[in-house]
Amino acid sequence: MSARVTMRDVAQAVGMSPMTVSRALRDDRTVNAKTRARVRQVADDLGYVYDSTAQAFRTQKSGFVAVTLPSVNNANFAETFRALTNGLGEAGLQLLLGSTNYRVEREEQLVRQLLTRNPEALVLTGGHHTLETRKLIQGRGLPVIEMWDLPADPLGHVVGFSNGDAMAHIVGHLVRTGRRKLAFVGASEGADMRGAVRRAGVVRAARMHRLPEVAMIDAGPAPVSMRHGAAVIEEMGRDVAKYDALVCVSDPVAFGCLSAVQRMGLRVPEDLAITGFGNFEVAKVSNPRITTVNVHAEDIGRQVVAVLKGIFDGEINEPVRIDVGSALVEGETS
Amino acid sequence: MSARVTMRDVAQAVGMSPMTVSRALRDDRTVNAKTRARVRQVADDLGYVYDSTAQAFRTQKSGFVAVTLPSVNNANFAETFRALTNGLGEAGLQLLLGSTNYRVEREEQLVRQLLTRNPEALVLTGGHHTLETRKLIQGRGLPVIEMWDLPADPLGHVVGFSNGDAMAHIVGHLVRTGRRKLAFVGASEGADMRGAVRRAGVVRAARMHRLPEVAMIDAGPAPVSMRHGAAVIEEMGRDVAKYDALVCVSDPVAFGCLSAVQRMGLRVPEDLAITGFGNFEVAKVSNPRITTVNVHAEDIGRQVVAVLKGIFDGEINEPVRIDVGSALVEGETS
DNA sequence: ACACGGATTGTTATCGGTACCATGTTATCG
DNA sequence: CGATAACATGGTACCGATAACAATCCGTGT
Repeated sequence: MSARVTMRDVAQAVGMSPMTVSRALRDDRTVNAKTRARVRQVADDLGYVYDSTAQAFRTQKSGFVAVTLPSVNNANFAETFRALTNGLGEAGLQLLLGSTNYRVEREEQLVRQLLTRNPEALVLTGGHHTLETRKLIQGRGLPVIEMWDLPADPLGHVVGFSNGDAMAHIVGHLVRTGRRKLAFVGASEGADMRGAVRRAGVVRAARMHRLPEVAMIDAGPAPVSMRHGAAVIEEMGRDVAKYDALVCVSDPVAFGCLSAVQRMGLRVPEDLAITGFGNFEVAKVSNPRITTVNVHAEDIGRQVVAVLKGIFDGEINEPVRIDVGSALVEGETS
Repeated sequence: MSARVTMRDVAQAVGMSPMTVSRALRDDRTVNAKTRARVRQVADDLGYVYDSTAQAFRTQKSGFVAVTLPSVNNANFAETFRALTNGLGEAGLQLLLGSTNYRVEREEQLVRQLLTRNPEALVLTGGHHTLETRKLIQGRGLPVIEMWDLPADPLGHVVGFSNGDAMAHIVGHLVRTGRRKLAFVGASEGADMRGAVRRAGVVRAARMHRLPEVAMIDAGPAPVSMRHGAAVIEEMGRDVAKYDALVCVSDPVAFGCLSAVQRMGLRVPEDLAITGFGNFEVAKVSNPRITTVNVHAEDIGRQVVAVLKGIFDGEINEPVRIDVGSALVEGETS
């Protein structure tokens, strides 16, 4: 019934022009203090709600930063996302989130959709994209940050770490503790590049240390989690004992493997070492604690915020490449 | 440098009016098939990107559904969120996500911000809000859904379950298996109402069964997770054995407790039962499996989508109240 | 050849803020 | 006291897409 209250209505109510109302509701300089107070009071009384859409349209600044994540249901990405939300919230920016379900085609579709909202920056997780995605992004003046990876051919700015290096930490550690027969537990080869890169990192590191060929244990299509790790090990049965160590693509998978291994009466780390990835909470709380790699998820978020602020303030003009590194976290499973 | 490409530019390039271009890019009826094909081709060639902001402004339909969650870093909420994203994505709607960090004041601020984006519906997690939040929402024609709860005085539609009932399932089960001395492990009393409601549910159920007073074990300010559960039990030491059962506010907390209890050499469930809440993945994979309550997180998301579709299609006019229920999941910790 | 109706395409005004420029009003100073 | 600056407010146009209505084209039947 009652049409929406606009600035025009507020202006009429206080007997001033919409322009003054507009200024009173944000600009703090030119408007007289008493006027501003009165305007705000009246706006409140009328139940006026500011229209960000109109503002975004007129100023051509949406106030959005678009972010793609492989999955929200992942404590690590959630941590990064939280840091982004908090940091950008302070700057008056709002996050537009899309999740790719670990598929680059889905990412492309998502980027297409997000771009129509005219975001002020685009933050992508990972460094692998379809050609079409790259085309969509390039040429536009839009600031782009790829995070959680260190791509060889970046689209713009980069804040991440090397999955290969991180896996090398793990393998090095296993070698030092006398393990030689490794098996990698991860998702099937397919759309998810993240897992593939980690797998490749393990293989490369194993070769460097002159270990026998790394076995591959397929836990099913991405995303894989606790239950997939547990299921694939249960299926294998005690055969799993022929390996020295299970190198898992993530901590949840490692925990699943750990649980299954323990259930069948094998001891960790005596009979078998298990390592994870990501320093999830479960790694520190499980029993025994899982050896893993900390990839500084929250720090990535904070650094991305810093880069974005630098871009918006005009302090950053050249593409930035920040390696937040990764650090071995020795647990009790290796 | 090169200004943004608009429909006008595309129109000029194909030698037609912007109106035709507009129609060609969506409406499939009135535009000639060949014209449409040509328009789309040219739009593509020019790198035209549709401007949803302008559309939202002109049509007064933002294409957004605003959602608040206590935390993204929670597998349960993430599950609901995923279901919402998928379901609403099909309907061409995009989610605008905000997280409240378990605080109603933060929720108020968030709602205020989200409303300026003119969302087509508002989905809130939980049934407790500040008075100001209620005022902000009411009077506007905006469809509102509260989920994950069954509030006594709802703002609009409701899709949820009773935390009290769910806890009663747990307590009933513990009583049946012979436990009497219960302790509740959860966050400190404070801003988070969710935890408080669960605690109250345990207390009420215990009274009904004429059990001794339920002890309260404070795991610190919300949100509490694995490490808080583990820490508080470690701190207590073997004193914890004076209870029959630890009733935890969530599965992650229960897993933390379980791990700490096992570390100090106590056996679960022989010496002590432990129960969780939410049917998280960890409950099914841990060793022993944790007894918990399934609250159908994904189903909640799907039902919310169904309600929203019903509202948008004009099929739902009265406030809806859907109880998705909750179900005991017997594990091995009780 | 002409009227008629469906199929296509065009014209105009508009959504709600705000950039830009203009105007009026009150202090300040030589 | 008049000129000038600093302050405060108003007028107008516009961001890009589209609803509503208008106009044109074309094939068909008589």
